[in-house]
Amino acid sequence: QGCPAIVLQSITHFGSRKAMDIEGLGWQTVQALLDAKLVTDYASLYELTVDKVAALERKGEKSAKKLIDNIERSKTAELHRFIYAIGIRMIGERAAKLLADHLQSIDALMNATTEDLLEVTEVGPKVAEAITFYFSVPANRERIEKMKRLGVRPQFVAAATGSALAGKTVVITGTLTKFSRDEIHRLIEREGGKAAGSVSAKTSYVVAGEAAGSKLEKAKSLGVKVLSEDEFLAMIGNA
DNA sequence: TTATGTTGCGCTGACCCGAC
DNA sequence: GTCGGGTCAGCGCAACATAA
Repeated sequence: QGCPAIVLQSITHFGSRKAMDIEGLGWQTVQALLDAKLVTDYASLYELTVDKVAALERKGEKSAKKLIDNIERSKTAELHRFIYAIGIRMIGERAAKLLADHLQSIDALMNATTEDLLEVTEVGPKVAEAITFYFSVPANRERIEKMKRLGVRPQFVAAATGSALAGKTVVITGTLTKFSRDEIHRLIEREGGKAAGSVSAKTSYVVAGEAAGSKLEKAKSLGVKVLSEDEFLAMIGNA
């Protein structure tokens, strides 16, 4: 973690939309924070103040406050976002979600054995090894303990089981009018469904927005049910 | 071995907001 | 008000891991 480029990358990833969703924390801002020695890793983001950030070049009081608010808000991010954010090799959004659903706390993940991890759906030996290796590094464990001391409390949110989407795989294509991609993915997960990135014969529904692309064509060729945004919302009772 | 789905990356255009 | 830096959002593709 000593290499500046790796530190920059890890902090940027930590704050990205799919991870802790800290708006305003792009790589340029992270670079400026590193240059000013205001942060040394992603855990130290939680030690920042409005005054410190506002002192940076091209950062006013307003954007500094916004950034600090977003950092504060991330303290109670969903558990799977936190797992994805800490940057374990081979753990992306999907794997993080599966781990969160199975283990339900960061402590359980930190203390899980290879055998425990192999019980998680879709986790094989290589992924299990990557996780146990990550937590075998003292500096990684210390960063997480530091965040806990600074008030970071990732929340485990159980998916719904009685919804029309429970157990279904949904793929989004095109641009939706009422939701961003991220928002619709969260909605699908909250309803107990799975938001996949590509269409296959196992896909339950494809939701097509404006300017739908090749996924719509593939869905048609495979006979997968295609829904408009409104039809989809009506189906889950969110219209 | 094959089917399936995830990850990571590059690309593009739109948008936001502080500085001047 | 305009400019320009920074960020967001979406797509497509190749490589790869896993389950069956």
